[in-house]
Amino acid sequence: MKPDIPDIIDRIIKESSQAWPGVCVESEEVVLRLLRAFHFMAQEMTFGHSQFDITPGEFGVLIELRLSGPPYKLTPTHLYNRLLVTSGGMTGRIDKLENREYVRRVPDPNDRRSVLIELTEQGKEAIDMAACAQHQVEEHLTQCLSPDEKGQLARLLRKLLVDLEAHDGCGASAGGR
Amino acid sequence: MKPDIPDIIDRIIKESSQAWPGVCVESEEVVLRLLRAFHFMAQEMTFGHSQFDITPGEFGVLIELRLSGPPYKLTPTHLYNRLLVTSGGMTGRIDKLENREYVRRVPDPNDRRSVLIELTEQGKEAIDMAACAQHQVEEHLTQCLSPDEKGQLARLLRKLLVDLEAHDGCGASAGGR
DNA sequence: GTCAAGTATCTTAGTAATGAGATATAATAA
DNA sequence: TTATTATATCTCATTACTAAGATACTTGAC
Repeated sequence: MKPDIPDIIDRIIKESSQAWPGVCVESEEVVLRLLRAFHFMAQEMTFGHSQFDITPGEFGVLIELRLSGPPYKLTPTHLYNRLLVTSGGMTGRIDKLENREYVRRVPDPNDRRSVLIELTEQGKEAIDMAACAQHQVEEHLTQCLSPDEKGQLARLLRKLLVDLEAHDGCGASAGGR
Repeated sequence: MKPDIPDIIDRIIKESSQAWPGVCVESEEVVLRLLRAFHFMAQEMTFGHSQFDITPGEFGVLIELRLSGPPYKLTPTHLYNRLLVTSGGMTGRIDKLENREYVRRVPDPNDRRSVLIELTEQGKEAIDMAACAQHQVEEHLTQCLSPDEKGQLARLLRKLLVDLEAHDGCGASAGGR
């Protein structure tokens, strides 16, 4: 555990604790590092997805459908709740995917207000390839951590996330997926 | 360490490892949890900032100026490099802050291509209040972790981030700050 | 059966970013 | 000096989102 040269966040934390003594530096460091790490990860993942000509948002829709298993049908409501976007945002994503025939809208036999989004054969092929690339990106992004460190990090993030989701009440936003 | 009921990510990881056996579940879990945690954090922080009628992006500009210390002047280039947005994005942020007289553009005496963004007295008052609220949000967001866990998490995120930044080459994007 | 309240999706206007390119200035080399 | 290349900022078209609201259907109380 070398002292290591300070990085950008180290410097911000130091300046911040000088400007406002008494601030909880551990909390601040966790939050700032997480926000910053997000952006580099999102960038890498966007790049990975763009190789298959889909956006991270579209990837999210397709992977959710794919993981739901046969018959690969979900409602828009289910999708936007899972993927943390608004209904309007989901309408836009589905429109684009439908134009490319990766999904199709079919009527819900049990509820005439509703629609089922169905993964097409073409969509399934696309997401199967993109998911494979995605897994490589995930490993690449975390390659600097040992298996043990990944486990620790996942455990801590899980604890944090369970608390964040509990306090949230409902869900709306995104996450690259 | 109870077995605990599975959360959304647990379920996704499980489905994913069934659909694609052999995928590194630890890597996937780290990435997915980090992306998802980002959104709940960003939401809370947006809420915190909106109390002072500024966006997270505007907060980033003001806090960067504030932490730079007197004379509270930085170039747009410095700001967009630090805050991981494009020059066009930074122009927009500065425009809005200038309209509200939180910052002003002054010519750079040493380089006539350049401009210095200067924090006004009014801007300094605004960011000092908003930063205080921000620190409370940071503590609130991480309240479920013990000091020791925060330290561990910060250490692991730092390791990850140093690697991500090194592989990036340059910088462009955001991060709530 | 009727009405009120709730739900599912889509529409629209507005927002904040990106990416490409324009303009002006600076630095470097011949 | 003059040309070339690099830098600093801004402009513009496009994109993807949110929030609010419209429309159509369902549910449940009476």
